[in-house]
Amino acid sequence: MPEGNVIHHQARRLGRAFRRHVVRVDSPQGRFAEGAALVDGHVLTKAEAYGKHLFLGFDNRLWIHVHLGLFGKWRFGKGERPEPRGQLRMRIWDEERYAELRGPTVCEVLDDAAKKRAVERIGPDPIRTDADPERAWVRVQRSGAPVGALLMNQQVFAGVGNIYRAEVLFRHGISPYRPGSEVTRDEFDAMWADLTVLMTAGTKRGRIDTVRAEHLPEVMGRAPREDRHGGEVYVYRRQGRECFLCGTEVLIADLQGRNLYWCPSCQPE
DNA sequence: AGCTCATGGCGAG
DNA sequence: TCGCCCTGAGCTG
Repeated sequence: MPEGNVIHHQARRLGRAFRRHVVRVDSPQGRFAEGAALVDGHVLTKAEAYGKHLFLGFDNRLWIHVHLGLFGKWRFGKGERPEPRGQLRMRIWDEERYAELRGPTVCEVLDDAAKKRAVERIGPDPIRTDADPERAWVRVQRSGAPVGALLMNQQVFAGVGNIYRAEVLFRHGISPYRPGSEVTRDEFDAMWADLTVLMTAGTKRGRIDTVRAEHLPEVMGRAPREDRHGGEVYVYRRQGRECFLCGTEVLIADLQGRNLYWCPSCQPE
């Protein structure tokens, strides 16, 4: 159940494992059988992520496009691949390693042109060094939608999910309900730079940490244990508990069908 | 065994 | 804005 940092992490892992290798691909469950047959036995040439989308390139100019959605999962292993258990949408393997994919929203094969179109539909991704934050700024600045909604819009901030949304707004003292048009250029630039740092760190560490070093003693002392997502955060899933910085109760609300967490005192409207 | 919930996103209306 | 799709973990009983 990943945000963009995890997808980038997985892309690197798949690339390290299989790039320049002839790989086998199949679909024990059957739902990806036709797609798997198109790339089975080819050399994997590239593994990359744009936001939450993963692309695996092959030497016949075809791509596997994967989107995990809320439930999708990769499992990696070394050695002989195990007997398929449960719903296994896709397997990739060579003589040394295997990777298993379960529960994705999207798992399909695209040709070059379709892959390019798919990438064009995805907004700038703070983790990618080739991202153009200007595209995001234009959207934010022209929108009356709450910035808490814009941060979840993958055409504006690709790869940002519910945790990074809550945390970056807290770190910048911005109410999730502030309209995009009322976010200043300086605030936008600071948030974008912050997302780049936080999400890139999250890619390397494989978990999400958003607490500044100077607040860590306080947070570590008071947080009973890490949440299920791993890592230390200020407000995500801390509804009903005291804000680490000011003691005000952290609130939860529904914003477009997703849980939103914020401190009304540190992030005033 | 059955229910609820989760870091997502799409299409219908 | 709503309902629906995908799966598994962590409860309850």
